[in-house]
Amino acid sequence: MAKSRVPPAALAERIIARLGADIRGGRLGPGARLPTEQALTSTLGVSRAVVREAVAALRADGLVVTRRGSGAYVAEPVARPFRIVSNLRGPRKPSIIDILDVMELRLAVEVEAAALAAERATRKQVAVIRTAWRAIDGALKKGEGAVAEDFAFHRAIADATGNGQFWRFLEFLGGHVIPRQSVRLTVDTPAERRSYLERIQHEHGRIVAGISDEDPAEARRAMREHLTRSLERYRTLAGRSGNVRR
Amino acid sequence: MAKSRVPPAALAERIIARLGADIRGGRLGPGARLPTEQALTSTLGVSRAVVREAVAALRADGLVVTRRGSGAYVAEPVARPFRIVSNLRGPRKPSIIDILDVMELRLAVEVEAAALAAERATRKQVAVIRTAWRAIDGALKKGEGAVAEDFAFHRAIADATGNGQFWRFLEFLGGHVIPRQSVRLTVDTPAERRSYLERIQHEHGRIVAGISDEDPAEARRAMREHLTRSLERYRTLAGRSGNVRR
DNA sequence: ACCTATAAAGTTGTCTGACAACCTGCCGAA
DNA sequence: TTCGGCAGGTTGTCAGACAACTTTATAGGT
Repeated sequence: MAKSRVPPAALAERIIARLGADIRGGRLGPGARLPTEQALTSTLGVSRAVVREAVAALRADGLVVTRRGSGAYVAEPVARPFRIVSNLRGPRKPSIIDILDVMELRLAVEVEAAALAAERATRKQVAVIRTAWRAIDGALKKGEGAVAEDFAFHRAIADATGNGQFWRFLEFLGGHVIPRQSVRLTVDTPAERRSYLERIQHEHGRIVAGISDEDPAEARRAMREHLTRSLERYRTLAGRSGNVRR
Repeated sequence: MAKSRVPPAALAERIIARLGADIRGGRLGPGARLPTEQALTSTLGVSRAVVREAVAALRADGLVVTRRGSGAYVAEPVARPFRIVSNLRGPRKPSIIDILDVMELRLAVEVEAAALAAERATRKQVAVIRTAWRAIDGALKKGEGAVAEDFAFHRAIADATGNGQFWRFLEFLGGHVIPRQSVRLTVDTPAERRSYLERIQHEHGRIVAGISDEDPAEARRAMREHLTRSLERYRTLAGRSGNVRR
């Protein structure tokens, strides 16, 4: 009845968790050398293959670096990754509230991206943004929603900041914010849908104007209103109002 | 004379890079099953241990999941991590310009965090922020710079957003933005240093006021000015002016 | 005494072979 | 037709060995 005596497939995982906690918790500081593979095999009672697999995972996580002939050492904390879902391993679906949290983060980044784009965008980058904007128009006229085009538009803005971190982060968030199916739920009739999409295009237009006018404040304001509106829509969809928590 | 014909320790790395590119590039979509270990050993001409190590790394990266007895499959793109440094593997030191890029990202997140904190912070969270603020005061009166206290202050604000993604992201960025040594370079004399730190404390005070007054716009403005100033300081330090790139 | 070159030991990287645990699909029996 | 079990395939783990490299110790020369 109990979970049986043997955790079915967790040998390497346990070692990863243990060593990872030691490193993240600071018990093994940067540069510290961790036990040799042989030592780990004997103290943990597993084969060397398991230990090597665990070390490989930690290396992929950017937590350790290995030097052949010398040993494995705790890496500098520069290369460690950021994950949206904290509960990695043991995959749990992100809830609606998680998505809202991520969207707020996205709003923060995109608002600033619009301002930076207004300050720095080259003529060519502005042209790309404008082209993406028109692409959305084209898709809308053909009657279908344009999620890919919308993403390309926002991506073009992030690109125009000249700061690679912005578009990389946005691209990363892109996988976590999936508007499609939710949008369907809120607007049903073609008329509603059409007016909704047109309003979005109008908001996009204000953003484009702010950027090409080199007016950071206006670009910021337009982007903020655009994303806030979309955020509010999801929030009401999630049944959770403007939430003043105090 | 040449680097010798064989990349000394790169067998697993090459497989990781190759499969990772296939997945990230979309040539292997989510849910797709990747070749069996045996197939990889024969097609790539390496032993199974190497293949297993590569797969373990990809699993740690959140790119694949393995099911014993069944195979290895491309994971859903939800669990993939975000890295600040793109050029992982083959560690290259982040340059000054990289740090500036990251600081801009941090500014974007923190400005919004201040506004959200002003909207949502509970009384207790405001108290924590205020305590952290006073802790900086205390450290300054004792004559020493207070980087830890400063970080705690910003972290308390991110905490008060009620959005876990904010403080987690900030904590992640914390490892990449290291003000200490650089600050030393720009302010030398104790008098300069003192006035500089006092001005920072004054800026902090405005942020605290904006949050406890529940005034998001003011909190946002105060945080933006605070971080912009610090960003400008680094920028001049890096010898690269306001950089209008067009 | 100090420095250098060689040897030795220690450590990670890779290969090979084997068995266990588990999943999938086929096939035969009820 | 439906259910059960069986066989093959696949990942997880173990064991032993050698290669490549690093670090330390040792012996030798200056």
